[in-house]
Amino acid sequence: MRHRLKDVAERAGVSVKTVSNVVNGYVHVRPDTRARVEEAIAELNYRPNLSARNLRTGRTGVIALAVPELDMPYFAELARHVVTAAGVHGWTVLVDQTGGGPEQERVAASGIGDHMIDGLIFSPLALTADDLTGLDGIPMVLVGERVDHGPADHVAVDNVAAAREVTAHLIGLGRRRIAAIGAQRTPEGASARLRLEGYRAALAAAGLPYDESLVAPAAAWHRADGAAAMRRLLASGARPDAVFCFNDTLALGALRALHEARLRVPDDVAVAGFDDVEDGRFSVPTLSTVSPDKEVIARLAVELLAGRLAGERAAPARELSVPYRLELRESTEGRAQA
Amino acid sequence: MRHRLKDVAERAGVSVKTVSNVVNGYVHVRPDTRARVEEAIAELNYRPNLSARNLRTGRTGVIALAVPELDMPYFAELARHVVTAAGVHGWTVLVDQTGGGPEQERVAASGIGDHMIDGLIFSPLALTADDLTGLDGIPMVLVGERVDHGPADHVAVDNVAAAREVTAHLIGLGRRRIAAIGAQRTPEGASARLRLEGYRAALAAAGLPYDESLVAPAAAWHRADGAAAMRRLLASGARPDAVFCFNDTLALGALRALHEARLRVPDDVAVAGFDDVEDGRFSVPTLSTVSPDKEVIARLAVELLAGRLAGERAAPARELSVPYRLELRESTEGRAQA
DNA sequence: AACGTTGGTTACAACGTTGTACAAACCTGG
DNA sequence: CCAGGTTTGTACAACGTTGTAACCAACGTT
Repeated sequence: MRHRLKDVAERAGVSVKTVSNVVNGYVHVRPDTRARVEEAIAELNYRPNLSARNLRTGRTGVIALAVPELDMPYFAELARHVVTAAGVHGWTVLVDQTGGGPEQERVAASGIGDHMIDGLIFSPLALTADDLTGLDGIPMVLVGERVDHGPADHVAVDNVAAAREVTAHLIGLGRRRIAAIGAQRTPEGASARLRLEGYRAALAAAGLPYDESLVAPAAAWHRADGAAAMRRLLASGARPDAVFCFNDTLALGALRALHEARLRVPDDVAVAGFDDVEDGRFSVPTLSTVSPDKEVIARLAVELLAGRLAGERAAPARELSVPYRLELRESTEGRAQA
Repeated sequence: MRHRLKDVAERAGVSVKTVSNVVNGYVHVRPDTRARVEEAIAELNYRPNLSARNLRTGRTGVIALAVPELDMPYFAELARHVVTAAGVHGWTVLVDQTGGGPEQERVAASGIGDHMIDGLIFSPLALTADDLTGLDGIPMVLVGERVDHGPADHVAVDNVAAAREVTAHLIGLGRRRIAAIGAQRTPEGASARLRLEGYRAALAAAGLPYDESLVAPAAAWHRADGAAAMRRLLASGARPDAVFCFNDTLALGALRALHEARLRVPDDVAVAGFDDVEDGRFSVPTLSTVSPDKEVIARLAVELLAGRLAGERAAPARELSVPYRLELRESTEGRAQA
């Protein structure tokens, strides 16, 4: 059976509150009393009932991480880092899978598990700042891209700068017909919009024209979408000599489609991605990509949340930028690999 | 602010318990009363306090899924399916990342979040049946491989049969020097032991010798381990003409190492994996693999847990076998791809 | 007309914890 | 050895919910 404070108290011959004080590390408990209580705790294998504690204190020790899809490598890797970072604060992480739809995301944002959660780290795909404004819910930190300044703390890499840089690198390699895969015309595709902006900026800076026929949309950012977009691009006769994919899974799909079309990477077409997921380090060829520091993203998100929970609920929203670097691998290198 | 039953009750002009009855779908509430209460609930945007409810009922509506690593594709995909399956029962899933170490797994098994969780779906890596016996904790369902009959319900594919089948397929292609990657000598590596057993059985059935020098150990089952093992195998002069990797990530690493060694797949070396993760469908070449029905695994695990929660806590442990099929792709096909 | 039966609602207690208020025991220094 | 404070411990109430028992009203039955 589960034991309660009362059981421990009886065994140790003290009051319930004294046991509670020991459990919570209250200072003014005589050493011998503390020892007796701790012994009783150990003997009974007592564990506090978190629901009762939460009911009393309003804290659960659980935070939620809401991501669109758990099996997209980027989110899986992010989740791992968040779980680790939260562990430092003694928090358990409840991972919620929103599916990326606006309605499900709204549900997630307005409080998963309702009162079971102290705070939320949220990686929205469909929701905009407007959707989030006025949610009286629990403290929230946004992770990933978002266009305008919303009501919550926010951690992300500078998408425009990173996209510009990677595109500029492709241009520096002598490529001139650089395609982009992953564009989204929906008002929600914030990441897509920012990365496209960076792509265009790099083209403009190099004096290259912006060619709509080189920009391929992708509804989702899975491998299959990347492959399909690449095939469409090739079939259209657009003849790109490089492709910037808005994330790595798109790029991995594109690599596959190029392979099927008997085109060599990087000789015929150079490919670059975004996210630096594990897969890209072992693909054939290995994938050049923008590598955001996911560990830092996770740690900052957790720390911002910790700040909110520690006090300043109403402080103005903060925007934190996370470092990234270009990870150059075979898919953009000069010498042949495939 | 958050509202309570009491607030709703005052607004609707009824007692607290009547509101509770409406919320819980109790039958004997007059339609007009129910309407008045529901209106008040909507107006105040009332949501039950789960901690309080749990404290009273002993149920939280949250189950935990404990996996070794969230960013191993197999577990990420499994997690997605478990979240979906649990949603059918109205449960939220708390995903716990154990890291795969024995001590952390013991902690997870003995009750993550202590009282916050109704049940646990556990995919152990290091823990054996003995470790789990005698845990008086919450209801638990094991997912994945395990050798002997333990104290908890268990869902898995028949590892031996699946490994035998995939190895037999390689033999059927005319391969004779078939390597295995992923062996583990630790007492914990249950999956490794079973898959090795199937591999040996297939060799024996075909009258092929079991050659220790063709069996490469791998401490973990990541891409890097697969690549390293493959390199060692090639450097050893063992000259395999096929490789059965004990999971897909190992196989993807092996593909990479073979590519670097300028060996063609499948012409020089055929490669097969296990798990059928998304990556293998887009790799170059695409990966032949054993495809366990992850959706069924997740659904069965959730249903077994539901059974335990619904009543028969003390019923004898059940063992469920999940269907799988061989997914044959380029990495074992006769015609050249790379 | 008195009766049990059922439907609809309510008051109360309890789940296990911790904050508040206070009492008892213990120290210090004059 | 006593006034003053500090340390150590206790009793009680409250967090928001639901199960139990009880009540009143309306009903059909005898």
